[in-house]
Amino acid sequence: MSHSFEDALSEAALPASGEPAYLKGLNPHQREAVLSQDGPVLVLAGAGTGKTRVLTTRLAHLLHSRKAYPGQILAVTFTNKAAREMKERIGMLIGGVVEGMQWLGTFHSIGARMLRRHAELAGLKSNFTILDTDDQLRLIKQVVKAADLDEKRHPPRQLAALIDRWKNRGWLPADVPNGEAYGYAAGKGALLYAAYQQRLLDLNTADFGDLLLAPIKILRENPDVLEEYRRRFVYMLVDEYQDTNIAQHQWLKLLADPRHNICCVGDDDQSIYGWRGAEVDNILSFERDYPGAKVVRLERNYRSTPEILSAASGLIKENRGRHGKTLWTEAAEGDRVTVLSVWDAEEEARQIADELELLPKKGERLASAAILVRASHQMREFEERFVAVGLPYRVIGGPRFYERQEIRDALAYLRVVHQGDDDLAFERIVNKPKRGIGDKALQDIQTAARRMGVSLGMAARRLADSDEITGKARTSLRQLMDGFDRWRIAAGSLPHVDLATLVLEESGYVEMWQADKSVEAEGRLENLKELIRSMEGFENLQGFLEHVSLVMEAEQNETGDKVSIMTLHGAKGLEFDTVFLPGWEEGLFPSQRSMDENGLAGLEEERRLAYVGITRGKKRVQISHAANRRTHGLWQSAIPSRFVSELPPGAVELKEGLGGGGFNARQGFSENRWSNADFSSSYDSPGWKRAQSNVRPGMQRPRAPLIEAQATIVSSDPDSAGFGRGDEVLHAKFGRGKVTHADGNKLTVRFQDGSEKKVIAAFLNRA
DNA sequence: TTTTCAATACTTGTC
DNA sequence: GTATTGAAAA
Repeated sequence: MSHSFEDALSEAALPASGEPAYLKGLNPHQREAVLSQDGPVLVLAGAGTGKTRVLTTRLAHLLHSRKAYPGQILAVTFTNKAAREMKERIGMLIGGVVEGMQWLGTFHSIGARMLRRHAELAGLKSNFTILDTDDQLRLIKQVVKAADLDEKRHPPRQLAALIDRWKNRGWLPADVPNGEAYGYAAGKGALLYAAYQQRLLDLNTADFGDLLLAPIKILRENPDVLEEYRRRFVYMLVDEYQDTNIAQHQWLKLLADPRHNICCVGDDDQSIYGWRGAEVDNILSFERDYPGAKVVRLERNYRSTPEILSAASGLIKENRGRHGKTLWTEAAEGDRVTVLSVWDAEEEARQIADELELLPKKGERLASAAILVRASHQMREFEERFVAVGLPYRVIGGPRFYERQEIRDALAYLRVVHQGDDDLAFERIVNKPKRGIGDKALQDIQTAARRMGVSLGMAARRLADSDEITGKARTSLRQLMDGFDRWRIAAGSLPHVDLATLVLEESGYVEMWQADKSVEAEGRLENLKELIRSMEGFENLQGFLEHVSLVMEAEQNETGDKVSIMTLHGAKGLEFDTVFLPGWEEGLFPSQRSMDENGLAGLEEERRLAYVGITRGKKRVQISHAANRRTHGLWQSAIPSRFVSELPPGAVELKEGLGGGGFNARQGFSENRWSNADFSSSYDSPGWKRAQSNVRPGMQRPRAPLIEAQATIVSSDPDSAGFGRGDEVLHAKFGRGKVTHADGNKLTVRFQDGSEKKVIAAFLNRA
């Protein structure tokens, strides 16, 4: 193996005792997880128990004890961030050997690597391009259209979701059971899936699902290839095992058999990606997959106060079907978790902003605090408030660099240059900038392509020189195709950075944005420059394109002392001194949709999400819920989330908003009632009825709410909904107003401040 | 072909 | 309330 590996090993600290320094300071369980090298190991790592440390130390130890060369270890993560972090930390432990770890990466990057090596076994060329979700959807749209299906009745989105699900389950078109296929267009689902797969091959492309599915197929059908990889991967390591889907599980199992030197690390209580195909069952049935597996539980928490842990544990206890862990800590007691009741989201944002402003005065950094929301639309309220009071903040998980229009366009040009069969990329840019090749011309090209059985680019090339296309379209098409010819020739001699510059300038794409007078145009040009700059780190165009489709990341400027605003999903794996958890209301959190679509399983996943949220906090956690919230433009009254009442009373402290709080803060939401309170849901709200009709057996029906107060606050009597145009009304928040439009119980009211708002009748009283 | 307007939907989001 | 998307008008 490489010199650097041997060198690094000899440089690694090796005290006289014979025990490497990196083992110092591990607790007994962590140590066990690191030292048990051979055979299957499942590490159940609760939140904040030093999971990453165990993972990296285990890897370091394998290398250091010379059980395997870096190239013989397969280490998979879900995100690039996790992979990067692992690389860095191993590097810190034993030096520069990470370079030799070619098989440390995300499921997708490793899958892509395998697929490129054996592309021909899957009917692809090794320069295949990887489609992102956007391209995927456009392709599926075409397939649906080609099958003469009504897009209205059978939304391509739905098919895309189905195909995604099937791929997650490791099903090729032939494997889709009849029952499943009926989920779309009366049984055509599987057929369309097959057609879609064929199109992918025609275009020499693979979607994200294929990056795993195709390797599975290759391994299954080619025993020699399978044998090669089995021999190669002496040890396997999997991070976030609770997030793996069935396909990933199959892939791992194929590679791990029969040696079973596999170590999976995860936390069933933090499984929050069921909607994306993750199977908690994978982690729950590890011992069945790998008989004789050693299970190590990491339960000592190094992150949070006992109060926070108690709140989180009490909550997650409500879930069934878990391995079961009890987190404990030796940390000193701290503040109790607070539950704040406010009137509406505006007050919620105001309160939180007020508390955040105190942090710097207490000598704490804003960056040590975070607001974790369930849905991204909740972020706006906070942003508005923070802008108003001048509180620095950072939104994490916003639109990504690569998702920006100009970046995708630029990449499409490069993709066509690199791989002329990429029809999706071609379609994207034929008329960008506008060169008079509209729908009509494009259709002609498509027909010709189908007739000749070639790609769009090829067909366009021929069409431009024929008489089948006329006028402006012909001239511009010829110009464009000449351009591509030139660029492809240039690609042979020119460095890819220069090539990209050339393409973007000669195609008129840069010019298009220069001519654009809108505010964003300048930023877009800036982004294009950034894109070109980022190409410099790559050897060639292919390498860059792969990076872009797999690793594309928004470069966040992490500098500055700013509060983070992000979703609960985005917060997984992070920690903050102070955590705010707003919007704990039935319907929002737990999300109505999650419960509607997945019943009890959905609810439990939401609960795990709550668990993840609470366990992000090191010192302080504040949960809040508003009595009123605007959803889809309408004001709705809201009931505190059932999760609030599931928190153990001893770990929680109630707080009322300054604005008088919500109805529940005023009426009966007090300590003594707390112990057996159950605000499970409002049994007469439309949302609840909707939930009931979809509930699976086994989902507990909530006891009737103790609070009947909403009757007095929200709406007085059913007849009062009969407001009409011109009626004088009173609204608790907006004051006096006049009804300008009535549509059932939805009213438009002009209030005294001159604003006009849509309000539901239940919020109004007669003036 | 391009622009504009109305209809529509609308958790979470890695790769 | 708002962003996106598709169909009609310029």
